Amino acid sequence: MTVGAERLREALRGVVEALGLKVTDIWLERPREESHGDLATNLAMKLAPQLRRKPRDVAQEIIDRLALPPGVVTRVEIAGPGFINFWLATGAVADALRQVMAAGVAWGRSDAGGGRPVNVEFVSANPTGPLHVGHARQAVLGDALASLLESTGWRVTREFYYNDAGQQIANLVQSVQARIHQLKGRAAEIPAGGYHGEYIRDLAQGYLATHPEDPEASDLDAVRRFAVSELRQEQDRDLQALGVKFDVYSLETSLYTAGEVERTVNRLVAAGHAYDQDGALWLRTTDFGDDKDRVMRKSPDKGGEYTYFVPDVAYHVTKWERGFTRAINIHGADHHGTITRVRVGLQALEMGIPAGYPEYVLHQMVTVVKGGQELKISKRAGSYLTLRDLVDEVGADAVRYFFLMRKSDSHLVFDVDLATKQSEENPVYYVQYAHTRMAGIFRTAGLDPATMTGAEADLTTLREPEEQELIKRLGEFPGVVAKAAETLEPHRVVAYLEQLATAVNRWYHEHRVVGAPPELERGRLVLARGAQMVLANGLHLLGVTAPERM
RNA sequence: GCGCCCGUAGCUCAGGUGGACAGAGCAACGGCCUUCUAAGCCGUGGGUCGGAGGUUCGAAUCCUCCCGGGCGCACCA
Repeated sequence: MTVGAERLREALRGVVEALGLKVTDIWLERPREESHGDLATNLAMKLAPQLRRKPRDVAQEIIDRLALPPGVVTRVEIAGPGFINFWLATGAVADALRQVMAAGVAWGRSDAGGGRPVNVEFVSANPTGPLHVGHARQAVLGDALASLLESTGWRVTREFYYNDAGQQIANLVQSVQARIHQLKGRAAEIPAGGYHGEYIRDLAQGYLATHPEDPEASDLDAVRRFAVSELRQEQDRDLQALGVKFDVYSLETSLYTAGEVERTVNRLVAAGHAYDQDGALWLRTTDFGDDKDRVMRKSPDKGGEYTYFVPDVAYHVTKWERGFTRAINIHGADHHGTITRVRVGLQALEMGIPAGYPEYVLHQMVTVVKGGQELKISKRAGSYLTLRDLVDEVGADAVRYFFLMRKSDSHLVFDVDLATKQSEENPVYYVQYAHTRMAGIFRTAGLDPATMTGAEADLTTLREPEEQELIKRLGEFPGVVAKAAETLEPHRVVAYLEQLATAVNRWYHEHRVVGAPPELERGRLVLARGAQMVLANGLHLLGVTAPERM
């Protein structure tokens, strides 16, 4: 919500109706160029073709018919090819600050979700090793998206899915077993497709220390339970270090033990979309737009197991049956091939799940650069930068901020040297510093900012251009949050915060708060509090701290 | 070969459901600290928006083709 925009939009809508025309959406935004006013609309240019008149003439008629509430707009002009530009009254701006203060920490919240449930699944790493920087991007992205959805009225469940069954786990177990044998002085090889990281050795030692009854590691199931449990705990600790928490952890193995996989296959067969060929059980996914049919159960000579596609579908059935009418999955872009398969599998069940279920947010890969050199990420080779390394080195705030700066479908170069610098080159500090400065004002004034309500001053005293600009920025915040949540693009909030911080720093630099004439000082204290609050609200949405001092 | 994503300033990236002269940060250069933290502020230079067509009053944005980079196309997960 931009300052004054709603009332103006209503007035414009009234004109359109009076003209007997239809426009679904009235574009009314803040122009990039300051000399184009506070708000501008292209409405006349949109209507001109329908009316078969020149855009500027239409603009004039709109202005003539416009019934504006008093005290909102001080000036209107027709510009360029037919834009209508509006300038807002100081009083309207002061009103906006009052609204910000009245809402407090709730400023930015809205209710598009209406309390409906949404499941946000992210990270979902296999428990075969520590989390790496790609997981870090996903963890931060998913957590921020979840927060954005919460802020816009959705009831969010953060969920982590473990692929703790299948070949990769078998490889893990054999790798650990091989290391145990080596520790015992016997020749053993890490199997093909196995894991070579140092952590495998740690797991081997850990197993021997806790399982004296099995010094030969012959109980593969015990090795599996131990290794998976240890790795899950480590992943959990690392995520906590990043400030990411989950509400629900789902295990692939439990889909099997609970019979969900079997049940899903039976349903697919019953729905009539399955067939046998070459000894395998296939799903005719081409009925639903897939480019080829998919195997659900391998032929006996290939092992006779279910392919990974079946538990994936079964898992999403459980999401649906748990009441999640909306589900969002965050995955690396290398998973985009699974999107069609999962959706098509759900369609083939014919149980009323919408075609676009679940939604996907894909993110591109992360390249880590340190000392001008790219660090290769290879879990199997064992040489890679973990999420934990990154957090230990640059701090959770910088990690989160860096990963949220860019839209998810852009490749991201994480410059460790830059993020490590505790200096002005590091952008996260810019926003945090603006917050710190606001906190500093209240320290100097000897006031508790939390007690400010907005009622303690005449806010029309805030007439300086930097003040008007800052208040307008504060007013934009809810609209930015709503848009970021709607488009599932947290980087919009980062961009907004940098603009807000710029407005804050400019104002702070130009005008003193403490020591200004009493009436003005009171007004400026309110503005300082408003700015501090919105900065904090925004940073918290991203999971970044808003420090009082730096 | 087919599909998806990306190609915007020296670097990293915004802007992309069409709109007013293309933006930010960093890097470069020049100013500003007896005052609420200079982790800041102000200013200067810097771009054929990968290329070519097309649609439009108007294209970085939409369509087609091409070039370049990434990823995916298994009875692997």
